[in-house]
Amino acid sequence: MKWHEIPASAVKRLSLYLRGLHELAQEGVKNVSSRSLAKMLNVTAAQVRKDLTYFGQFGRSGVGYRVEPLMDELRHILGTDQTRPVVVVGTGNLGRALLRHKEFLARGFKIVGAFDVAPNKIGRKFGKVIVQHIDEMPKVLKEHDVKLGVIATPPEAAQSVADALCAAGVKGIMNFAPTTLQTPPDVTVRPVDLAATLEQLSFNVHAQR
Amino acid sequence: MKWHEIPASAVKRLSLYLRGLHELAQEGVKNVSSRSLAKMLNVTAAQVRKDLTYFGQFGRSGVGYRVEPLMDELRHILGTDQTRPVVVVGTGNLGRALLRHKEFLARGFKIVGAFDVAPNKIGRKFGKVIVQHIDEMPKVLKEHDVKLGVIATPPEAAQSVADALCAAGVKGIMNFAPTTLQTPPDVTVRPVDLAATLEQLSFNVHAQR
DNA sequence: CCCTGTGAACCTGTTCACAGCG
DNA sequence: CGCTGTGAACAGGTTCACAGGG
Repeated sequence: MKWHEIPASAVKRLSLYLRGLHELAQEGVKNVSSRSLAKMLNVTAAQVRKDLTYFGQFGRSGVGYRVEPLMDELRHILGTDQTRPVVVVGTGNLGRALLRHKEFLARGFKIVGAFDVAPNKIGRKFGKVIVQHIDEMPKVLKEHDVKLGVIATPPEAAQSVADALCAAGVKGIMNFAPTTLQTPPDVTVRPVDLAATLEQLSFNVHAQR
Repeated sequence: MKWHEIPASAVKRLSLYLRGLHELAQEGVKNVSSRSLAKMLNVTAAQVRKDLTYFGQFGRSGVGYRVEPLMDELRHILGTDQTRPVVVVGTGNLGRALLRHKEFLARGFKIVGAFDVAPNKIGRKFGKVIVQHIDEMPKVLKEHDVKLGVIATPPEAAQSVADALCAAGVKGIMNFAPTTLQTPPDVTVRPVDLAATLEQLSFNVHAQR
């Protein structure tokens, strides 16, 4: 099966499974059935099995899945079996929080650059990186062969930052700015609109009838 | 049509439309067709029309939609036509960034409480709220009739915080902790797993074949 | 004409149920 | 037997295409 015809929702759940497996591994669990993995993650057992078989046959009849090997497989599929370099553009509240966010490293991502335009930000160190002027970005991206970027700028700046990232070879963008970005077709954008997420909840809570 | 049988994906796009309309309003645009709104948001025109008609008939044949009135409608549907109180639990990097995040207020949400257990956090002020001990939570939630909560704690604490929120009457939870929460059926949880989002991008960029 | 609203066709993801293997 | 892998049935969301209104 060609990977581009696998449902995006299935790939999304791969991350979920990996997280669940990680938890099991910490508890020393060696094997897990689709049923019990499904239960802890609030999905169905059939879904777990179907999703996994899009990528291969990892289970054992009568036993289930071996936790550690499956984690390795999933990390390989997601491309996080090797540490991936990431840059963050914008060092406002959110950008700084991301720079200090420890979980990225644990999950296979290393922030190798932080950029801004404000003079009072440049040269300061947040987490483990020193903020540089955005003009330095192409150099840094090339140097580390960065393919992933995070936009945490005000919305007005987001599109031009996206353009700059794309021009410098980035192929995946996580966008915290509340704007829809226009990018070339070979670049994937994942919008993360925090206020919109609250709006969804508000709909469920306040508007449901 | 009963609102609970409207596709969640349609509701999700309502937020998107509202954002697009907001942008148009700022530019002074008075009317917009489904086609042009769709174009700026990278969706299809039919989708815009179908989504909107789940909730009513807001358009005018031959003209399109009036920007301001439609914004009001969408805010009403989403329940953000009045400011909704929200609490944030956990004041690590992410929690503090959320407390200072200005867009929430602009989009109809006001953070009325921040909670933690660490003594060195309690009493400190981030954004406009002072951090209180988590034991104070039930009182604050009742006082402001809070229905929405944000969890930005370490994963180990997330479930017990969720339990406490639910017990105090919260009906919607935005969960930044990388754990699957178990909650009563009348409580909606929206997971926001930042590392998982990067994993999705990594899959597209590094694993695609 | 241009644009909305909408039933119907289409299509894609999810669930089911069971064959097959250890 | 228990549990995976999987074709087939099902469900639901999206797209189409056109009727209808200004």
